[in-house]
Amino acid sequence: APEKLMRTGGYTAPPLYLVGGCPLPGGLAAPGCLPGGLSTSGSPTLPSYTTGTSKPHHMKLPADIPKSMESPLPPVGIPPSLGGLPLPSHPMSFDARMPILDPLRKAGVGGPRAPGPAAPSVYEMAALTQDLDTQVITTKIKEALLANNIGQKLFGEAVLGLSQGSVSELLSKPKPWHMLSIKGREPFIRMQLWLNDPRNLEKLQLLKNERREASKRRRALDPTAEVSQDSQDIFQAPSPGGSSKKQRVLFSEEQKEALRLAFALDPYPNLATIEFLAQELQLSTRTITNWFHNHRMRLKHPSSPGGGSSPNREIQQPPTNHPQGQGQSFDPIHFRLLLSQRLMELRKEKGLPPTLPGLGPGLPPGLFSHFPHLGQQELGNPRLDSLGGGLDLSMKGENDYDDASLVDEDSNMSGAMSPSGGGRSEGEDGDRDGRGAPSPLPRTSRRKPAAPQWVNPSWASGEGGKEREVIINGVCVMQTDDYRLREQETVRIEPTPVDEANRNRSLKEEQEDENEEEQQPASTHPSSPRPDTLTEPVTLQEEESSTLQEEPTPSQEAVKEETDEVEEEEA
DNA sequence: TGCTAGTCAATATA
DNA sequence: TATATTGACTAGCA
Repeated sequence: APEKLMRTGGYTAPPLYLVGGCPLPGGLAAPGCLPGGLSTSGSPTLPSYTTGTSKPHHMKLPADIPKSMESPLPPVGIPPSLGGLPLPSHPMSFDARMPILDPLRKAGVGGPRAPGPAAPSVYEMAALTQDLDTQVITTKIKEALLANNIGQKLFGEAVLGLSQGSVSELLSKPKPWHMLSIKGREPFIRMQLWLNDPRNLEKLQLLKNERREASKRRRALDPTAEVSQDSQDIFQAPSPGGSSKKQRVLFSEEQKEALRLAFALDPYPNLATIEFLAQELQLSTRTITNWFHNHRMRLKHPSSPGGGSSPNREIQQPPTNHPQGQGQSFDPIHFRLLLSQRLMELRKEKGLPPTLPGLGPGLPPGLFSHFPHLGQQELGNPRLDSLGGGLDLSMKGENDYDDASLVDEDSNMSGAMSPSGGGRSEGEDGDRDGRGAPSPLPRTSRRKPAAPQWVNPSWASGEGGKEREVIINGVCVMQTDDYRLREQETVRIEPTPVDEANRNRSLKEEQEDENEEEQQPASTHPSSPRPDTLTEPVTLQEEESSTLQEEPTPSQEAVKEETDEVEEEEA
């Protein structure tokens, strides 16, 4: 039985002996052949290749190879006579004098080696080969597979030692050579070597037939057994300790939209933001983290050369090269506003009514449910903690303004969004990243109101009734007694017409002003709570079906202006 | 601890 | 059924 060797990063491939016999299951064991049809003839003789030990993912690329390693010999690479791609002139060759670069060989590991002169490993080839055209290679591979009815699965397992999904990704979205790590180049070199092998297809067909026969035999032996093509993957590693992978979460469209939006706001969310999102979307922080990691990577390498794979690229932003420079831009208030808008758009696109009874079936019930109490918690008003209820964040479309609530995500959310409202004060938590002074005091948002509307019925009557509602700029905001006592400033923003230039300038100044304000000591300047400085918002179950509390509403024009401005700010 | 790169494998889609 | 998508995971690194 072939020795099981773990590949770095997951898929367990058979030992790929590149020299000598090929102990591959499935019929590539003819002497002299190489797994996946790699041929010893014509192509550079390769040393044994094993994936059994860890290897660095971030090896230095050829540019880092010292000049002293250059050989005066002409490049060997893959002979064009064998169909190899014309390689650019390269000063190095796969020569016996070539220093050993393969860390595995340096370390004296890597399985049996063929006698004779040292030859480059796949890694060395990956390091030494320059500028393989991955697009050309994958195109050729795809054509060959298609023409010969060979599946990605078979090809991947037999030739590349990769799973079908990985092969699919490699073939459909090949990264440019220069963007690949050495490890990432390996599959392309294997593909190229496979292309060079005149018997490549023949071998794969043979393997395919053998697998088919084996499958038939198994079926004949045990018709009741679930016969899977995968059962031939005898080199598939058993689940270690019986523990399988964690079952993947299936995000709802709304959750995805929320994540994409959050990503657009901040591709590198800090812990507090991640926790905030996890709370909002009722996902684990690990899941949120995974999603951001995946999304960064996948945005970095879009599925198509001219674009990306995301259907919502309008809100996508490529991650910057400097992760530490991020994390400043996530504003829960903004996030919620934009998300509510986006969800409304989605619903419209789907032909659903724009009014959101529950923000869609895919959205966790707690999402958006804790706007009010968050603010109250920060106000230190535990009385309101039990209010529950929710603020309907649904934004009205232009044409259906009258029939639903508008959202005050502003004056309230500025406090409400504070994750510190979850009960842990900033003082307890510290200013983790120095992006905001601990502030026990509430504040009013200087952000223009976004045409919200209180919809929590319990505030209109009952224990919430003590709160005073104030109309600012046509927007209903709520102030508690505490709020008033603390003499918080309430900025009145008059809707004055401005020309576009002035408007943009104003927005910029406003933003700068906000930034300045956030740097002020909290004791003298109420600062807007940020998700990164505040943690653990408490989610109350929303009461979306509650009676909407109509309030004097701003004009539809004002609503639109506000949302437009926010979008422009975002842009 | 969090990042990137690479990958698996479940699931969706063609 | 084959291929594409994508959440989860790993190694290596800083």
